[in-house]
Amino acid sequence: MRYWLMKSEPDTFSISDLSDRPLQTEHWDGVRNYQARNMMRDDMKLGDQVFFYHSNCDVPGIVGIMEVVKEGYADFSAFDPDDKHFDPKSSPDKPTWIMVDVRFVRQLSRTISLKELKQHPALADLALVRRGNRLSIMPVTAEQWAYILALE
DNA sequence: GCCAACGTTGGC
DNA sequence: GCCAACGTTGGC
Repeated sequence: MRYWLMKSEPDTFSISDLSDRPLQTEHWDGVRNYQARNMMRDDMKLGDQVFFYHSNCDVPGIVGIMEVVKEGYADFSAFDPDDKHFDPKSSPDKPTWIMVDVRFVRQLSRTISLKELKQHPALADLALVRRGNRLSIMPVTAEQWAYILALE
């Protein structure tokens, strides 16, 4: 089993939005970055555990845990001309963009902020704290996962 | 295939 | 709202 971190702006889609969904499940649509796409397409498997990260907000940080419940499939938001993430180059026959479904597991008892994560030498290799990293989906090692959860 | 211009992300 | 750091686009 692998571990991941996925970012979302809470104004757009927050951890509470996820837990309010039917079956507490949602498809992670709208990712339009090839590196992130490739991870969802090739590497994310059923049962993988994922940190939910709130970005672009008062206190950016990890707020909860979710689980992959459906592996990569066509991101249909790319087919809808009215969708913000419409991409005319993507078609149902040959989808350019891929998404997975995730299910709410639990909220953390507190937000583990980006600021705090940056202070731990053990997490220096975490993609999130590397300078200039803008990937919205990134791998987390088992060691990093356990270390971060122990901070809770 | 280079690279400047442009758009986006996201912390601060 | 600013702006650094990227990724993408498109002219050449």
